[in-house]
Amino acid sequence: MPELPEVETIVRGLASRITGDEIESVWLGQKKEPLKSPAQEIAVTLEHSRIAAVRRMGKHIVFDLERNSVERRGLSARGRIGQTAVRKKPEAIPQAWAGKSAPRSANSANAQWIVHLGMTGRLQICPPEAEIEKHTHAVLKLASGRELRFVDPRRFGRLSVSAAFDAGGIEPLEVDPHRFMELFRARKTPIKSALLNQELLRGVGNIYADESLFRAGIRPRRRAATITREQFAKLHSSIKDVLQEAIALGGSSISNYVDADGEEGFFHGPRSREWGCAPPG
DNA sequence: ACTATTTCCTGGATGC
DNA sequence: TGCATCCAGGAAATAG
Repeated sequence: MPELPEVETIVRGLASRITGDEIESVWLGQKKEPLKSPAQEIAVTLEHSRIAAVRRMGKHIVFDLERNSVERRGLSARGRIGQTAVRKKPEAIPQAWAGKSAPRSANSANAQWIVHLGMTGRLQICPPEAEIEKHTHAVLKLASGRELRFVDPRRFGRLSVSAAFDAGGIEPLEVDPHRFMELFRARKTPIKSALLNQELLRGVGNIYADESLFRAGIRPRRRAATITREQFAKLHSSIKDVLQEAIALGGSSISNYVDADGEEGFFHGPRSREWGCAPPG
């Protein structure tokens, strides 16, 4: 459900709040589905890194990390990652997984933390005393004293680390009309399926595919290869319009959001209601 | 190289 | 009210 505009909105909020902050320690839950890289690798890569930037690539959130100048100095504390009960407040996880077996990516200068929210994933920035929500899979303690948490009941979201992440596909807001058409003109699959294919265009999901096809007057099941040049042009601009309008809405509905507990809660964009989140006051 | 189908998940909705 | 079943839906895995 978070598609390009929602992710863009979330990324902007994150960037303004945590850019420059440092990750002091990491706690990861024991559920394995959300972890696309080994837990140890994620933890080692994130710990003691500075968040240099937060960007969006398609539906992925990319945290550009800078390794702290103080390189790991052979910590040894036994890792508790994956052993702490999710319901309990994950305190004191510092120094987990240190040391020798640190994978290469952990030492590389330009590591990235990649987050995909799936359908129900959320990133929250909250004070440490805020209650840990059910289905919390990761908690990053930041030098500023706040925590960045990843919550995802359905576990379709994914966390990973990378040295040079490639999201595949082309950004819908950057592609020119000609290239756009070339992406689809030879496809036999229904145009909607093609739009959902992240290897082609990245960031468009079910809702915005439907909406832009509707605006362009193209039936979703129409074979992509049968669509005319003119219709492709129309579809291209519909997609851009729809995404940009949604980003504008998402931005305005989320920017000053503070939830009832006074914590900086991070929720989704324009459709927060559908996802059971309180609408912004 | 493509395309179509299945699978993963939980909570909310629906049905009896 | 309670319990079973269905459904959502992105993308990886599997099959054709």
